[in-house]
Amino acid sequence: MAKFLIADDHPLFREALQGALANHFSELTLREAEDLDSTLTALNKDDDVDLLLLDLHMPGSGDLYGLIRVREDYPLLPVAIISGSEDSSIVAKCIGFGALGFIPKSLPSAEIAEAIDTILQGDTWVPKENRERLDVISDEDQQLAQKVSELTPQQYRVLHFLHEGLLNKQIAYQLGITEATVKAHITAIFRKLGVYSRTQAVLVAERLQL
Amino acid sequence: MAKFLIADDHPLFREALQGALANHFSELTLREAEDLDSTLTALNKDDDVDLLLLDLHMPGSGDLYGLIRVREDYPLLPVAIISGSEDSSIVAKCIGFGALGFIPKSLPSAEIAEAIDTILQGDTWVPKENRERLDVISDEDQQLAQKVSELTPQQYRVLHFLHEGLLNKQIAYQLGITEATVKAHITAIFRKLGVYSRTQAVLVAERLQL
DNA sequence: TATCAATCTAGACTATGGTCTAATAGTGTT
DNA sequence: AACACTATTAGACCATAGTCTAGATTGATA
Repeated sequence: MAKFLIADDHPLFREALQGALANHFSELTLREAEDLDSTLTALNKDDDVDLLLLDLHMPGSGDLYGLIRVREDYPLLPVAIISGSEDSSIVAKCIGFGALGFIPKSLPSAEIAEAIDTILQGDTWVPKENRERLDVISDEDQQLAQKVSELTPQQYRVLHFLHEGLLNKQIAYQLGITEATVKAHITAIFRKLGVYSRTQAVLVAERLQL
Repeated sequence: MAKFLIADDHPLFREALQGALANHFSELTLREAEDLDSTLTALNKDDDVDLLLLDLHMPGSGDLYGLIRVREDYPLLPVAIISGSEDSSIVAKCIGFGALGFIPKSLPSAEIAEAIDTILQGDTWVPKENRERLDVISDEDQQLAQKVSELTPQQYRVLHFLHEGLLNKQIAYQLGITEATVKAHITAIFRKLGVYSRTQAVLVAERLQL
């Protein structure tokens, strides 16, 4: 009796995935989440989820932040990344940051089931094309990811806009908060990342391809 | 009767290369330069140089800046990059920015001569290991490189320190100029790169791996 | 419910960043 | 030699970034 959590902002895709899984797994319980917040809430309520199927790109969270955050809070939970793209450097980053699998959305449902079987057994699974170039993540990147995982969601959003090159004023407008608050968040980000200027914070974000 | 220009900050290496070339090319004229400035000066005086052997890393110029700068001023001159490293992304960047060849310093002299023969015929030459992964440079990167080529050497140095995350005050100290001057350079850099903040300038530099 | 801890919020203040103007020095041109 | 052109320099001035302090809100816990 397996219990999965599907986290994807697209309802239609959640349905499709649900259908594909139902054909291959009998006795299956499914939970759903549509953004990072509801994913974390769901994981908090259900402590016996066997697998998280996590969309890389969800509203309100940068691409890798969701994974980093979940791994920080639930290090033992198997995570399979679901993604539209299959860029090999992204695949490597996901595995490096602790995902057990990387499943492109384009995969036929039979192969998806096969991949999930592999992951449930505790092995990693990535598309054939990416199997040869799983570059190792450096210790430094691991440490940076650890630091990024300590950011609150709002702080992460601010970092994201910093990385876009926006001014504090523009970030404030985007998030609907005052410039003073943005500055406070930025100071907190500096502390957590161990840097002392906006430029260096951006370089950290750039390095992790956040 | 060929005429080469060797640009490398290490006198011993210039000698060694000179020796290796003398054995394989009869009727050879050699010029030497030890930094980017003297390279440009030498090219300006001698307008009939057949090949520039350019060390990637020379004092007072970032790694790719020398190549970008020379290509801007002398687009028809064949350039062979000489380098200690042979990281494939660097090799690809050099070829993408118009170098005809990439010659690791570790290469035996017979192969160096062979590589130079290839380049003099107008073909590209890179080490065997790098031949398969010559990623294409995007149009955007080309345009950025074009913009970077418009920076003066001093402006480039300032950009380099910006990219390290230094404060204006620290950059001023490093370069032995006042903070006011650093700011003036930074404003000029923004204009040339088409950006409007230090963060965005850093992202451009990051993107070109300068 | 009371309480503690963490996050989010923001105002006041200081430091740093960035623009404008302009003088100086070097380079190539006529 | 006089000329225009550009890089480099820097001071005065204003805008943006960043720190410190502190109140408000939320969530977990006893």
